[in-house]
Amino acid sequence: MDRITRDTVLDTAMRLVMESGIENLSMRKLAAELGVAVTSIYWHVGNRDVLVDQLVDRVIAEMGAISVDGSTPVERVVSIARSTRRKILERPHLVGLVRERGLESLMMLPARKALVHEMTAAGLRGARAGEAVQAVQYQVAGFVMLERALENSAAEPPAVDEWRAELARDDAELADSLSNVTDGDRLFVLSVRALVESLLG
Amino acid sequence: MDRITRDTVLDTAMRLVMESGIENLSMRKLAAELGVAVTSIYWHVGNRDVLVDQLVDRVIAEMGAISVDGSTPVERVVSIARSTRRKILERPHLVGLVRERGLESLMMLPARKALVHEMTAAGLRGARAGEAVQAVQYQVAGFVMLERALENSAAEPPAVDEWRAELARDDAELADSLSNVTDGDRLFVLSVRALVESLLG
DNA sequence: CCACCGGTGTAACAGTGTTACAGAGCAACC
DNA sequence: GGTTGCTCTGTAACACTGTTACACCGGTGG
Repeated sequence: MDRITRDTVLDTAMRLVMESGIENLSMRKLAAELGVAVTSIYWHVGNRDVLVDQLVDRVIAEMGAISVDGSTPVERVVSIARSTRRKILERPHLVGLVRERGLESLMMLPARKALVHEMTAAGLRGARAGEAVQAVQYQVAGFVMLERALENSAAEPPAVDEWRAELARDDAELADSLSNVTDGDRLFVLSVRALVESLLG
Repeated sequence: MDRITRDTVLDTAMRLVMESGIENLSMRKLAAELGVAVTSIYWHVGNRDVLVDQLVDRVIAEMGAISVDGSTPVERVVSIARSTRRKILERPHLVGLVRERGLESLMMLPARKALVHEMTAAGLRGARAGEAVQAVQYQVAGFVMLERALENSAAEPPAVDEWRAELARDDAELADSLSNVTDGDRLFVLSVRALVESLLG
């Protein structure tokens, strides 16, 4: 009957998630790993939902402050976006975690404060600034989510394959680049810069 | 012992999903609704995964062709994006469906062909064109997913609330617009147009 | 000593996807 | 007609899941 604490529960849960993904985390497995009965977990944590919430909070907090580089407002915002993307990609389990809990969490990343700061520094005020912040966060979060989802995407249905074969006769390089992104970072920076330039212009 | 077919199974499953969401669709409920045993469903459909796959295919096929308006390439691509967004928002269950199955499906929407057409018509070739198509689809899909997720987002943690209160002293309108997007369509079109102008420029 | 309380364990409930197996009904062939 | 074979359905189970009612144990305060 080793005593456990809320922290040891979260630690072990985090370890299990990092080892085999959120989809393989169950209360019973967690209890077994802790050498304890399920009820203890419920006593300390309360719920599976709050457990996952706590894990998300941990990962986001652990991401720490994002770096802001560049002299012009556009470059500074782009660097925020880039740093955010890098930090998310460094934590593969975060995407699974967030996808189970809801994508809302991605919007309260540390990046949000930095973005607000930069937008107001660039002269944007009120709803205009708020929308700009959201637009950038939408783009970053959406891009990274899809990027990781498509990374390990399964085989495509015959109809799509057929279409691509037909397309390949006209432009083989195009057809090929549609199946896998060659340089995600370049595309990402390109997209974000385009958006930000328009928002701040 | 009423005989069922693969189509009646999919029809009923679709109805159940539209009524109470994908998260409330179970093989047993579906069987009960059909007045049949679970094994029959497995015989006709095979699996829960392929069932959901079929549902996604149905919804996407049902979306039909997307409309392309505008005279300039930029306006035509923007109209594709806008039409895609509208069609997705018109089908609330699609987001849940796609979120359970994986976001990959969103990338083979009818829009893909139309985008390829427009990009090549605008003079883009090879990897450049492929990346442009993907960039637009990333932005559209990411935007809509997050838009719907944030729509019914729960209360935020105290820390975030506190920060917003502090922010509200400087710029109340900004703080307010950060919690809910006032005009999603305007922000969407703004973002997409910015991206497309840069991609085609 | 005894009562309380934080923490744990047992065992169950209700639900999930999935399948081994036994049949029913029907068509085709000998 | 009898028999075989195929399609489809039903029973019952396996191995899970999250969650909880309830009993219990160990220590601390009165």
